Amino acid sequence: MRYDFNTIERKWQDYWAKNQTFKAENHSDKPKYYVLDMFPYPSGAGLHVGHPLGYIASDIYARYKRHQGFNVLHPQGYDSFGLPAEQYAIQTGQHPAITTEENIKTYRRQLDQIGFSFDWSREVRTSDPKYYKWTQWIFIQLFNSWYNNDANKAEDISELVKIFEAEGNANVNAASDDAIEIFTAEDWNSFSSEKQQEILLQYRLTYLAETEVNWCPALGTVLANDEIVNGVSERGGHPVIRKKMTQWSMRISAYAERLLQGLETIDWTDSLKESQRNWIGKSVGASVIFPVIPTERSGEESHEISVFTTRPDTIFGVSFMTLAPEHELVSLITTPEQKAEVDAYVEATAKRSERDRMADVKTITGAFTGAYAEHPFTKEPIPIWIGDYVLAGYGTGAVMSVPCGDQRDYDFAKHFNIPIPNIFEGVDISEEAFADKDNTVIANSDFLNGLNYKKATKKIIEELEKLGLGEGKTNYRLRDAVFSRQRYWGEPFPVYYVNGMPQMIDAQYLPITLPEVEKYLPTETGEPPLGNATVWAWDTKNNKVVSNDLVTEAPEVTGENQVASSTSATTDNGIYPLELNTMPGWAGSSQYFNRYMDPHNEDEIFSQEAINYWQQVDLYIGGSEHATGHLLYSRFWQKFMFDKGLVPYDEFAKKLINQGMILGTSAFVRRLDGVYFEDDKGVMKGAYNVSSNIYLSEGRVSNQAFLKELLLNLKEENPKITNEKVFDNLDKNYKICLRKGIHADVSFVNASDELDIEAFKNWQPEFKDAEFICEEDGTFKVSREVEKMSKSKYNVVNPDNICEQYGADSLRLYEMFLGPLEQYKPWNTAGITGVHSFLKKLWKLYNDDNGLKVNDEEPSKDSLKTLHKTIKKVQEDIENFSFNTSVSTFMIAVNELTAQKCISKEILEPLLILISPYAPHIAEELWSQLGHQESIAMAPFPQFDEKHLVESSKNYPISFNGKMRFTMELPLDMGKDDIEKAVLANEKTQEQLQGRTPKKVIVVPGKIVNIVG
RNA sequence: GCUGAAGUGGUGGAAUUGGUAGACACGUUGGACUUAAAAUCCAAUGGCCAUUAUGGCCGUGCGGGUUCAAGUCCCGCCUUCAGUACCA
Repeated sequence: MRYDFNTIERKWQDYWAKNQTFKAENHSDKPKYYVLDMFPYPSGAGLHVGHPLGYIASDIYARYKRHQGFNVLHPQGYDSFGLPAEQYAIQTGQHPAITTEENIKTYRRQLDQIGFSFDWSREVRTSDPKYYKWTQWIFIQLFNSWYNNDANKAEDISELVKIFEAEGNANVNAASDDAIEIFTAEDWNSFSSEKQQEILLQYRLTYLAETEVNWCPALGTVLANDEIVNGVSERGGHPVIRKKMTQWSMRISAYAERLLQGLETIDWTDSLKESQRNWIGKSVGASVIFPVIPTERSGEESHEISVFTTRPDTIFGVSFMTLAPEHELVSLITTPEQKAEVDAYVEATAKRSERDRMADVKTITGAFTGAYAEHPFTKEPIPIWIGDYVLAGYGTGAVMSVPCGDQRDYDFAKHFNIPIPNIFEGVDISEEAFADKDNTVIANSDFLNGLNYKKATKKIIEELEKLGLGEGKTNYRLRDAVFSRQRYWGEPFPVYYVNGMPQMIDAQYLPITLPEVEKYLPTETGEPPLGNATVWAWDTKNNKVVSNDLVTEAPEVTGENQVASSTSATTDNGIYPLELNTMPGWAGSSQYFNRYMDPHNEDEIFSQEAINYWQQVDLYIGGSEHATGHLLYSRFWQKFMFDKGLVPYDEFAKKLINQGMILGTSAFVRRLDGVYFEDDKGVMKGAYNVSSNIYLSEGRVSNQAFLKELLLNLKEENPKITNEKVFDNLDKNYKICLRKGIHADVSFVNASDELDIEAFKNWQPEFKDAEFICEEDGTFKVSREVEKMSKSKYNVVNPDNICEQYGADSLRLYEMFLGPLEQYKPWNTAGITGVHSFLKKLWKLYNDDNGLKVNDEEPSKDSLKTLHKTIKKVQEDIENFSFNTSVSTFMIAVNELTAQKCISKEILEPLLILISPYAPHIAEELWSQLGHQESIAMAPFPQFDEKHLVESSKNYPISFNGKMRFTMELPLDMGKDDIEKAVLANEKTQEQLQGRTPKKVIVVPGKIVNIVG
């Protein structure tokens, strides 16, 4: 009987689907275990072999846990809102929902053919209204909450209103906007409803505020900090500028400390935790207030500059202040004499994109405002400068500049000839600043003299507090996250506006589904795509979405005085415009892991019963690229839900593993369209275009004599083929080099790097008339390079082809065999024959030409030993997520059992359970051949028994001065002295010693003997 | 610059607390079977030297150190990858 993997795999995939083998129940006597993958965005390109890596690993773990007797939850779904479907819609007019549906079908087919043990009955899709109803619901919960810093948790906004009504806001310690006016209870009660709403908005966990955002003009939307890489958009690489806009934000900053502390309680990789720590960016120091000295012109209006510093101990070293050019005080304090210069500078910096600013951090620029601040202690006037090395977005956007202690301040001071007073004892600051706080002794600093960093910091904070000009403060880099996007294909906000103030739609009327639009582009007036919708207003009387035409024009709110417009007399009919923005990509992925626990619940986000049963994710596997996005936002929402009493744990994933990327092996065809020269030191000597359509096989490229001759021949045929200088260089005997080459589709290339020339010629018109210079054996070879797998590099390997040619079990085994899960490693299809022939050998262990050959024969001692060492190793490997080594272990086991001619069921039956998590199809098939009616999926994992591994003797390595020379078989129960005697008596030992007496003999029983001579 | 991870044959990688470096595969070479190919099987395969088998020397990025013994531990470098970056 042949190993017909295609038939077998289809058969068992159908069986699992039909019998719902992997459906998880929310009630069980078994202990629970939750294994989760990061759900995919269903892109149009489908899966390549790199995508399933993490899914295979988690599937092995899930299957293993089932064998261990756990009730396993292993769901899968789709993160199906997103940009590509929308951009496709803009180009073709096709509704993103249709594209998404098609892509999901492809994904599902591809996932199914790999044989994952997902419980598909729990599938979620973020773009499904039944799902995003709950995303909208959480948004409303966030809106209705504020963060109480005293209680250190989120509380209902009604609690805050109660406090305001009773005592105003003077004693409220909340995470909120910095600049909220202080009011009394009487004030509050006398405020208009609008005013009250405006104030509350500044406390809510999601709030509408004018903030400086990252605006990407090319994408027509704002982006979050984590969506920008190197100053350009993560998607598409478009420039990003800073712009003030009114946007929804999430007050994640309220959770900064808890997000930091929580990292200590979870088993995530160190690098990932470190990324999150950096992103949160905690720094401890002090805030200090520097009063601005009034000038004649500014009159009595007083200003103060608040700064944050981690080195308050250096305050006597301050010789100037620097404000970010965008700082609001700049225009208020600049003197008339300096106005022109300052304005010019502010304008110049505003024009520079984030990227330009990052590209040239070396150039020092700035301007003097003409104003001075007063030093809190010396009362000396300190000049106030502006400079773009101070960032508006960090701290207060202003710094106290201590040039002797900070290199940037130092450079700025040097550049503008500002004094650099030294406040450190015994330190030379003539060349650079002294920033080593651990070796600091403060000098020239009044009451701080002689103190070290720690003592001086403590002392200065006390003094600042006495003066009321500062206090100890902890600052976080973490900014509130912008939550609105000017896009179509995302969750609509459950929000409408009355007099410009946002109102939540009552949760019972959710979901608010995406409206139909004609065009997916922004409107002509620059509104988001939802501005094109004609049925997009909220009828508060009938609680439904109605046509925009019905909206009564509301009076404009302008500042403090409401100026009634001419049409404002119209009676309010209770129909208001809905929010035009949609939610960002991370909205839907920030709570999906909990929804899987109870995915079809229409009354609640999940039942308390379900969440209390599954609790949290036990194992989460996914890519490290989500370190500061999804994985931070999800932790934030989970902590919020924990505060609201909705979830039992404030961390959603106990353990997290990042799988590495599988890289592609690109194939390059060398075209003689340009040459460059290198001298013998590898220095480039000149590069020139060559107008030829000649393609060179890789072996030819390295043949210098051949290349030279080829170029000379070309010259003869057509002197104008290239620059004359090429031939000058040829005479100088420089090394002739060709460009890297052009990507050829890897499907045209076989395992020996030979190109299918015909296929390549027919691929693109430009290759039609190409001339190929092959190797001497007539083949044409490509050069290879490892790169990220991508369509544009033509190095994508499709798992469909692999499954068809070798089977899903081979694919699964090979992906694991490639190397450690977390590591980046190149894909090489040729290597799959190794695991494929292993599966064939495995099959042959059970079957010969006449069918099943397994019987009830007593197993040999050797076979029992093979089995039990395999059980031990595989179990350890799975628990350590070392899947690559267990594939080797299987190979060794099958090789040994084949050599032992083992046909004993007592061995071969448990072996199948060991292999089943890795290669479930073949395991099921052989399991059923052995007579089982039930799936192997729940068969108990074999018990390891030490007794089969007990040895009576050990093949001791005998080394001389640490070098192993020969081995000696000795009984394991032999004592140290006897071993020494036996070894010394051996003639080979005498041979090695050549008559010398050993100085020392080290005997480690059971391990090694080392003779020092 | 800072933070994190890594560097082992031609290639992917293995080596659990320091104890036989290169498991298991790929590739390559030779052989068997075959008209031939595929498939399968057998043998060899870190480098160098020697050879009649037995052998010898060198080898885990580089330079030191600890130890009877170092891929593994310590010190100092180099390189690569990833993240982050004027964070006050």
